[in-house]
Amino acid sequence: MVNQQAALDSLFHALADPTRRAVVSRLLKGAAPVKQLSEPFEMGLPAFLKHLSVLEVSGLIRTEKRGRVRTCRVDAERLAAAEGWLSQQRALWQGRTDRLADFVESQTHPEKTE
Amino acid sequence: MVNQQAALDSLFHALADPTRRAVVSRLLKGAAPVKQLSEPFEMGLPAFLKHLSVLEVSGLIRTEKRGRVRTCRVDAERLAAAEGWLSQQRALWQGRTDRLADFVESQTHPEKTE
DNA sequence: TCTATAGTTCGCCATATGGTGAACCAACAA
DNA sequence: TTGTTGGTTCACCATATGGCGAACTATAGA
Repeated sequence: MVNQQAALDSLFHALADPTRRAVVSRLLKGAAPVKQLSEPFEMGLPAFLKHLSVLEVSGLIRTEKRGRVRTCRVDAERLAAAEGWLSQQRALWQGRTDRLADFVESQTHPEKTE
Repeated sequence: MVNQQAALDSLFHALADPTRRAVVSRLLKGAAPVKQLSEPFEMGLPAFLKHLSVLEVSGLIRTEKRGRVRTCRVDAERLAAAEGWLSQQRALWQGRTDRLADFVESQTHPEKTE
């Protein structure tokens, strides 16, 4: 499933920006139109629309136009997808039976825990 | 805490690349030197080192040089930090008392669930 | 109908990203 | 000491990203 990878790419990329994370946070509290969403931010509408576009392509939000206002809402399942990858990785880490070997390794090559 | 934001930026950005996610996955199974880590990938060493650098700056991995080999290991706490933000957001979503309003909203503006 | 509002599109720009090849340094190993 | 190996650095390139202002479209309201 190479496509899975691309989905994770755009998911994490979408989240790698404070503006976009703020939008997601805001939308988790309820749907909102573009103008209202953009108000807290300094940038112009065109720049903001690009952020929305990134979010939409990633699947994190869905939008729908009624009349002249476009309403945005979050797709919580996509958030769960990102979380899923992470918890899966953590499970990998926590479930390891040979973490002892890793510990030994870290003693063999002592690092400064600064 | 603006710094928190920057940390999340670089964390998610680090994860937004299949090569880097693969490296993290691999390192979760145990520490490894640069050369060995780079073998599964097509790109040259310089490009691969840039990826490692991104991972290190984000704090997802730490590296240490002994003799002429640099050993890399993962910092699972950083993974947890990313997961933390996501689960925090999900909690926001799940804990909402007014999700009904959101539902009503979605009925008022019916979207095509394509 | 006229006007203000919500979005959209376009061309432009600076910087960041992800890759290359070539030259280079430092440690083992023979 | 002389290779060879593991990393590193450098200059360079193409493309992506994130921002801008200006011009445009389309709907809502007076």
